[in-house]
Amino acid sequence: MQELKEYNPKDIEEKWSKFWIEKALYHIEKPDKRRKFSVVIPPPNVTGSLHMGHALNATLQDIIVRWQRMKGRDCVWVPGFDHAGIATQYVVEKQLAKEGKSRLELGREEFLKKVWEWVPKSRNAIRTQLTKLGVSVDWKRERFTLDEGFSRAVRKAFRTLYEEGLIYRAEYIVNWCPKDLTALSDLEVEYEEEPGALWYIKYPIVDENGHDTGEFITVATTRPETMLGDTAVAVNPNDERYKHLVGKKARLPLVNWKRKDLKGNEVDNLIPIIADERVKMDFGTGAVKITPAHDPLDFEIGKTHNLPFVKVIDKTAKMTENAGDFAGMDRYEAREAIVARLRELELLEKEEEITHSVGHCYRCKTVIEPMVSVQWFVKVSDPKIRDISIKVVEEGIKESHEKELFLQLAEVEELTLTIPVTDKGRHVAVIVLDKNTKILAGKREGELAYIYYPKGDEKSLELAKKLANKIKNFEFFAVYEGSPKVIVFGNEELLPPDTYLVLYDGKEVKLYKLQGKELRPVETLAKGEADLEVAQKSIKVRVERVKQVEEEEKKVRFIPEHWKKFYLEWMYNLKDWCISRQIWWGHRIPVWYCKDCGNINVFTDDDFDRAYDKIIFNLIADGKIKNEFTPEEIEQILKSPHFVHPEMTVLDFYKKFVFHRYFSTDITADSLRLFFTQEANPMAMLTPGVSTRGLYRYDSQKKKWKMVLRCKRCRSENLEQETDVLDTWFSSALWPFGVFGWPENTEDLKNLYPTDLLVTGFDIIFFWVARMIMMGTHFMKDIPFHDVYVHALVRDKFGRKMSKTLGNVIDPLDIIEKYGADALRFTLAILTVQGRDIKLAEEKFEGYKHFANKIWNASRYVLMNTPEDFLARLPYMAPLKPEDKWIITRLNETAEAVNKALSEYQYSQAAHAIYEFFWSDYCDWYIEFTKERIYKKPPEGEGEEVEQLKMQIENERTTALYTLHYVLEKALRILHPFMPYITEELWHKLPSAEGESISLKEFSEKNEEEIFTEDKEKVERLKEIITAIRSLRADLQIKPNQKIKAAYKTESELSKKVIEEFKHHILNLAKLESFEEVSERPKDTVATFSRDTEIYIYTEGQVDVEKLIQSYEKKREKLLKELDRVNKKLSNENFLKKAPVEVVEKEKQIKEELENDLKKVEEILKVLKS
RNA sequence: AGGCGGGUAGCUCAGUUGGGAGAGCGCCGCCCUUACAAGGCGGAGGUCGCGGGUUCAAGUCCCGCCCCGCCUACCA
Repeated sequence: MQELKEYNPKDIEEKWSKFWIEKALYHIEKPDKRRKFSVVIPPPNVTGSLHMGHALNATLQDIIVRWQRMKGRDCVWVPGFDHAGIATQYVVEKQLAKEGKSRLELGREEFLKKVWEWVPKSRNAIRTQLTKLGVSVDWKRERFTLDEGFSRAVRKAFRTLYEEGLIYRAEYIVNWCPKDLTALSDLEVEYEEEPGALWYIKYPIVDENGHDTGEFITVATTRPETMLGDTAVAVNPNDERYKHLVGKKARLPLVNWKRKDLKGNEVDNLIPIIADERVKMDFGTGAVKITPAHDPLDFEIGKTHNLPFVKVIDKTAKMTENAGDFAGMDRYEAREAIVARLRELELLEKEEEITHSVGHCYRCKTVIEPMVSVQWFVKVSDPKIRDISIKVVEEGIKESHEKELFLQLAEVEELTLTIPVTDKGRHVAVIVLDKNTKILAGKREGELAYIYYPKGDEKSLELAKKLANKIKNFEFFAVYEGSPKVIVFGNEELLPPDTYLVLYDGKEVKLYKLQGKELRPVETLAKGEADLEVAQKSIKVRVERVKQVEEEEKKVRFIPEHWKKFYLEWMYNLKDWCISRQIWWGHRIPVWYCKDCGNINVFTDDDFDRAYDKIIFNLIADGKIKNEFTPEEIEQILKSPHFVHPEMTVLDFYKKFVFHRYFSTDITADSLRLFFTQEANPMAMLTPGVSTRGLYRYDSQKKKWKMVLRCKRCRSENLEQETDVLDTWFSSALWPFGVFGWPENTEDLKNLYPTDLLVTGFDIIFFWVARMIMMGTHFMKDIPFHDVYVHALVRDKFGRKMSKTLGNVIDPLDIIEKYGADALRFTLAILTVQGRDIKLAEEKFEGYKHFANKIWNASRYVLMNTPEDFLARLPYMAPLKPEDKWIITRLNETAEAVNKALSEYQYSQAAHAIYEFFWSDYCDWYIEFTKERIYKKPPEGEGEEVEQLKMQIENERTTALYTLHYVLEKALRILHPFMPYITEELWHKLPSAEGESISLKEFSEKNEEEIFTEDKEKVERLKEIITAIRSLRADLQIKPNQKIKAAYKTESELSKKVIEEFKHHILNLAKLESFEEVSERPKDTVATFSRDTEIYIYTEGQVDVEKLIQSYEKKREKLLKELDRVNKKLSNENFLKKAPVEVVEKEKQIKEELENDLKKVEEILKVLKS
């Protein structure tokens, strides 16, 4: 007997999440490539705390990962987070602003220190939150986009792309944020509809001599301030209104000062009128002013027509010197001033109010200024990147490679196998297959290597080959005809004779029955390491060369599928990706410009060959040390705890996560000094074995060492590093292989890439998913993931986005606090339907906390009735009753439903199936059924008969308990991926639970041998009868606890059988005193019916006849309506002719049922009315 | 403007090859029955947005329309 306290999620959740982490339960050091299931977590920003979207994302992944793990996969789920360049910088700048400081005052170095101080706080918060959710990630593999390994990977990627000509630097018009002072990619700009104005400005036409002709050309603009940078007026070549003006010039109003283009050349204020197809005739006046330096379309037109580029707005959105009289003004100030001036000069034809959409910085919401500047781009439009990224999604790439295997074929006369299974060195089982063993096939190094088969029996050989092809994961398998002997924990058992397949997949030994081509799983025999002891008689071995074609499909699948189109549309119109950002927080571009010859040098640690050099270079490139440093500084950094993995030092991190090998035992200030001295020693050339690379130089005044980088072209030391950093998404794009150690060719990379699943929100398909596909296919020559599950957006109950400004956010942590992580997870899962956003209200969590509570209490019932010696009693249990078989059947059906749903990512369906089973089947019905056996009191008295009766009662009780346990344990496993905590807690309390954690047990599968159709039907019928009685009781206002008499009449054998067999249940569950068969309706009874059975309840006292009549009238109407529909159908000749026979038959059956019901209702009504 | 998704019970939503309209919450009635009142039992509630078509048969497929949401593009 075990007492369970009240359900309190807090108590158990903390305990188990700690347990999982401390035991590193979800860490697999060396996953097996053949059965791995790898996932990388979409790294949350370090900026915020987790919101509901993150909780959803993590939950959906964890459900699949836990499920796959239980199905025997080696799951590796890598957590991490990204540095979120602009967002983080923005947050820290805002904090500084509160102290009245700006980053520019602080300087780059000091500012970055501040960021590094701030980041761990946020990152720890995220880590805690994920932990609370119960995610089964492998914390030992945690990564950060700015850790040493990742930074190195980023430089490597940059360099590779640059050398391949896929990264270029160019002058281009970009989206500029004048507040954050950086360029933004197209995706980082948010457009919003805003009221604005369209100003019509008259530009005077001049003749060849520059004199006004008196004619004007009117242009329309929303941004008059940019007119100062105009270098042309454009019209459509087909526009009759302006044809005569093309080729002439206009005088740019206001501008009577000198303007200079980007190269410093003077630009005239007489600007050409040009013709260009891109000008729309029907917009504005059909004539458009061209400001190539401040408008994307004008930029394009300026390029084609070779127009000068005049910048009139600077990076802080102030007017430049080119703006003459308006220089120094803010752009909006200038706008007003210019409009006023034009009005004075009567050059303003009119002003029109319009709404137009204006681009804003996604982060600070400042209006974007399109601006020409020099930026770095990835040429993603190059077919080398784009085409393959389209193809892997559009149709997939099939690759087949042919392999040659040397297969040993051993013809044997007699073959005997013994398969001992050991678990952590301890023998747990032995399977003995005597000389009737037909086939043995086995692998070496993952490839089919040998087959033993009976001499001359080519059929068996063929079967062996066929099976080898069909079964993916096996170390060896054997086919056996006869009765195998199985010894588990010393108990010997002989299985019934038949043909068996014994399969070992490296983890567990499974037994199948072989029926023709079908494999039917029987059971898992044992888990652990299996050996093979082979004894054979007369062996003849030959070697066969087998050519094996392995087909591999590289295809990224979007779920739901329509996101595929979304992705492809974008890829078809791909523009090059601006990757430089003028901020400080991020990966500084690894480019060093030569100030002497202008060469662009890209350095990575590939340029250096020793571990010391590599580390020092990386420290410099990461900004961890300056170009000049002391050995002590380096030692201090290397010996400090690592940021992501504080359990190791930075140096250890370098060894493990950057270089993936142990190159040296230690690096100290002394060893560094020695190294530098040798390197820098001019006498080195006299010392054998010491290089003269001159890579380090000592400054005796500063007492610092310097690493000397030289221009790769002219050897000049006069280098200057690029100040820009890379777009955060550039590093995120490397995530699925970067976390596994790329660019090193690590075991993890070989075993875990491509990953199996990516779960993410649609809003970052372009930002992230697309870029991972581009970079993955480019660097790894393979897709980054097979499935992309795009989850919904979490909205509030009115369907609005959750946002802090609206104040409608639901914080997952609050929910966990109030309802528990299990309830949170289950709620999110059950609300997750493909292709639909989630509208969330707090009440929902409450409902599913009730579900958790229900399971808790059901388990309490089971446990409080379980005697200490339960396991010892099991051998004496009585045979299963039909209701036991019914619940077992339902359990198996549920397992099947959940497996199927999860394999299709139908979270809601999976959750519903287990919910329904637990609550309705197990709690509402099954537990109620068992109460009779559980609570039955043994008879009083003595004597043999009494003893026997006592024993029988005891054994039947054991059966009920056995079934309760058996089903509960398996159901908990099915529920585990959704509610990991409560299932873990309860599972450990079950006496039948063996092992470390429910999360490592196998997931329940449907077992055909546990489907008892007949028992299921009988119990379903029983439920109907009970419900019918309860319903009538309620109609008659009979109190639930009042026992009453009832009777029934039926012609049906089945119903009669069910009622007699389960009369005790009917009496108990419908609270009846008696339920006897009668041949006619007894007096003083009210009738109801269930299908073919009439049920009579004896009434005592008042009956509200009117109410009953109403109720039956309603039923009658409903039946008539239904009957009408069916009759119409059945009287339709076409229906009878064209519909499939089954459908017609079914319809006829329905009709019969309806008519029967109607007849009964009418009879009842007649009696009631009389 | 184009594309996508949605419109089913009071609310939130299921409904997978077209074949008797479902769940949860809410509501109403009865009940503290020894797992659970965070519960049990019973019940009411629906022209499946509108119109047309295909079909023996349409919530489900096709066409048109109306709302709602989102995305993309244009916006001189």
